[in-house]
Amino acid sequence: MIKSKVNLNKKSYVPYRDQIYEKLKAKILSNVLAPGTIVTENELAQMFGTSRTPIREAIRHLQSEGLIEVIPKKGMLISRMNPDEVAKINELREIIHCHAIAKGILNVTQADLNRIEKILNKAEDLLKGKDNAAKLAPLSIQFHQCILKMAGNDLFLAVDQYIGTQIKRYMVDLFSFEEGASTSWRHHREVAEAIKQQDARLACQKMQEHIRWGTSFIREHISI
Amino acid sequence: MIKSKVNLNKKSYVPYRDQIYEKLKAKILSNVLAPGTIVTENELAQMFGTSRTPIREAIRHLQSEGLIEVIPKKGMLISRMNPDEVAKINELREIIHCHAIAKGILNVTQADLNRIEKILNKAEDLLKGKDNAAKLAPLSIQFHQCILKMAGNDLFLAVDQYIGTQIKRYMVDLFSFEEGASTSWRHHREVAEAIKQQDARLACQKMQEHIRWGTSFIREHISI
DNA sequence: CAGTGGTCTAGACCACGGA
DNA sequence: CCGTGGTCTAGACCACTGT
Repeated sequence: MIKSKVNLNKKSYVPYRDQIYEKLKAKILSNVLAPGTIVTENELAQMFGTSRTPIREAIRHLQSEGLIEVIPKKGMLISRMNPDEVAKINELREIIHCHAIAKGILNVTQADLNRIEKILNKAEDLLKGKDNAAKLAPLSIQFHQCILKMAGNDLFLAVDQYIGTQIKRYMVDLFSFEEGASTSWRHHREVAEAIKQQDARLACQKMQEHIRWGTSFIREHISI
Repeated sequence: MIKSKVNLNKKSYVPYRDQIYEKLKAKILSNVLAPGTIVTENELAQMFGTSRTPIREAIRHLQSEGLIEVIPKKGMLISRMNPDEVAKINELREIIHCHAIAKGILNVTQADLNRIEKILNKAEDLLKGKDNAAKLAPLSIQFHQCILKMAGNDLFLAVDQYIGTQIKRYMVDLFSFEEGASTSWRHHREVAEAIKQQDARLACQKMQEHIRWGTSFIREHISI
């Protein structure tokens, strides 16, 4: 049961459906709406103080990204993600990343390398502190985006973003393990180093190891 | 301007939005709604004899698949696809297919091979006749689905279906060239043969050639 | 057989584009 | 400034669910 009301921005001309989508997504990714919870259209309409129409559109959007499941006559169920799903998603992410590296490594510009370096430095700085999981997650996403951009095919980015929405739910958890955070960023550093050396084979291998490690780490340490 | 009314099935409990989505998609894929056309919500509401709500949901669905573009205050524009888009999509399809073959070839069952054989036979039969492009297209889709299923990761199928919706628009055109149809199915046959021989390297190579050939064929022969 | 949830209708409202 | 298109509201309707 949800009681807290959420206010939407009536002035900005962002449609309600989008605002609702963003707010719900944030709640799901931050586990405020825990997996297994069932929410109905009526509840949400009350919660946001709108009619059900924009709610429905937001729900469909979330559904298409796999964050929720619509159970007829019951409501929307916050997906209880399982490590098998992660494994499937990461299998696809792995081959896309490797292809992006293999194809793009020769065209990498100095600007690209600088951007990656900046991300790595920032992350390694955050690693020294405590409880920076929430800040590390977006950096990791940026890192992976940089890699995918190398392929020069924006579809890669789009697909990764699409299938990767669910991955984000786990990322904060992963980074809140000290071992998880440090290992992950060591991998990132290794991949970047190999790219800098123009060693596509090594970079692919390291990226593969990284993603597979992520899959197993989640399987072993995290269960929702 | 569209005048013809389209009837929806009021009895079946498929929601209007889904029926509308399917009918619109069919019209777009078969070029009844030609690229460049602009259609408004009101027009569609009249056309289907419903209110605008289910129309809107169908539109969003089509939009998410890239079949249309929504231009604010103008309406939905039937996407004018260009060969560059096809190239990007096929680049991704290529690596997914190759991975599926490499991963799945050892686990292929006799049932899989039989299904593929059936598809090939049916297609080769249709090739003898004339004007069978519309029947060949779905067979080709089925063939590719069989390949992707080999990977045992349903995400591959989902992604291919998602990004491949636009490809279908070209497929009928491609198959209406006699050369296009015969070459395409010769490729399919070669891939199947290599899979039967458990030769992953060859199967990948043939699949790669096939998809790349498709990209160039469209670039050279088809322009919308 | 009432309650609940999902779908659709009719229409209001408002920003924007084009006379 | 009017017409048009996009968004949202309120509520009707109907198929299920679970007493």
